[in-house]
Amino acid sequence: MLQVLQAEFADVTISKIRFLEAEGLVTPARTAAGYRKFSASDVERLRYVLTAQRDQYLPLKVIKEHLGAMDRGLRPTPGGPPAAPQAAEPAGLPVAEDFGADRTELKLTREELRAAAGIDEALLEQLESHQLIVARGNHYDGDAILVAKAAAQFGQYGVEPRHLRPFRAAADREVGLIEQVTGPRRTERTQELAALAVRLHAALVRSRLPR
Amino acid sequence: MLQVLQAEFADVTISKIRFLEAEGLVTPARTAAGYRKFSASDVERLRYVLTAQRDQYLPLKVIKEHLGAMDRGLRPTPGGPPAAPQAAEPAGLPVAEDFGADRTELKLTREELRAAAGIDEALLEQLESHQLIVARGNHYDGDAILVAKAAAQFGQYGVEPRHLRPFRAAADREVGLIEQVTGPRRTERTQELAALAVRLHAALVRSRLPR
DNA sequence: TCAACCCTCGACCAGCGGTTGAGGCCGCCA
DNA sequence: TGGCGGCCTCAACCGCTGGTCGAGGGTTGA
Repeated sequence: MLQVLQAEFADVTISKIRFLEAEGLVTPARTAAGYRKFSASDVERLRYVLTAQRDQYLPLKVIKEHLGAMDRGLRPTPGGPPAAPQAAEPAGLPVAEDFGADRTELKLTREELRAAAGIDEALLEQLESHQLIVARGNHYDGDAILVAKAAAQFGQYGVEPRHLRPFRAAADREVGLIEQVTGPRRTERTQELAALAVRLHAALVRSRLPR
Repeated sequence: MLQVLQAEFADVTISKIRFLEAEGLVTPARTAAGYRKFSASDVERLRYVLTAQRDQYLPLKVIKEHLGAMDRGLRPTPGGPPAAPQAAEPAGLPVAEDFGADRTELKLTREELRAAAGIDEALLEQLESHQLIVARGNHYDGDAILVAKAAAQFGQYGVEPRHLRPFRAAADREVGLIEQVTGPRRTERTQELAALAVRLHAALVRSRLPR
């Protein structure tokens, strides 16, 4: 139960979560026996907390205010307190490895995608030409933002989209494997297997890193 | 002398300034007798420190880095961190799924590994034969546990180690890419890139999952 | 000369963000 | 059916950050 969370973000410990709960930052449901039960949105919330802490050095007190504001229908902003509701600016939202999230259901225009990921047209074109990002109809989903952001960060290290093609190939193979097991429709098992695949991948990469 | 500063920011005390000096955030000149003498730029600096602290909750360590970067000629941003020479990602830069964790430093015997992951000898042998797990000397590290657990879970879906070989190949390719960028030694950047690779991978897998 | 202000240096402190450990319940597997 | 791992709570403890305080002493100016 906790394993899943641990695999997804490695520096979360059980005591940290308990602490965060005690501070009122998450409130997981409980089983009849009193065990914590984390919903997809709890995980989303935790990811928001952890990334805000790490990337923006925000104290928990402030993060808590942000979450509270978000709960009351405001939008999170990349840096600074939550702002009033605005058009579509999903940037800064928790970047979740949460396979049940409804981020998939976002529908972004090309412009919105670029704005959200902070990338320029040239990069987006390259990403599409290598099929790292693919439009559905003429919209993009939330995963496209994540891909674009990651690609942009790779760019800062001099890694270009064409170098990233093996990632696409690997993802395709994994998805193929998953579909062989669970069939061509997206079910809960599909999502479980996807999470599993990502965990395996992460562990393998880490295990092969130079010492 | 200090009065001037006090008038400008209410909550600056003399001891706070002494503390900030001790931390290397300001270095006012001294009079012959050893008294601090604040130049206009010292005051400016202090203003930056105090506002960054108050408005952005930045820890002094980070503020100090920003000041250092500004000293080295980077653009001083009004109410924000100095921008890197070229367009950098706003916030959310490095990530770490804890690629620096000391899990790597575990040394497990074969038995310990099997016990920790809850797998049997046969499975472990298969994993080794496909090089999903590799011993170092005759010990295994903590990542091996994660790999083994994930493989065991795949097993429950009928996915066997040999089906997982593409994962190994993908991980190897990614590590190869990372090493090309950061060299063959493990540094902080290696770990950042590894985390980045895993995130990209996760986003790609998700984006390709059936709807 | 003396009050008012500055200096240094070491001790001390409060709050934050957790970790640890004791003592106990849950659930599964042998 | 009992043993064992994993989760639970609650209280104590911990290390780090960001300072404050006080003793002991020099400087300045009326």
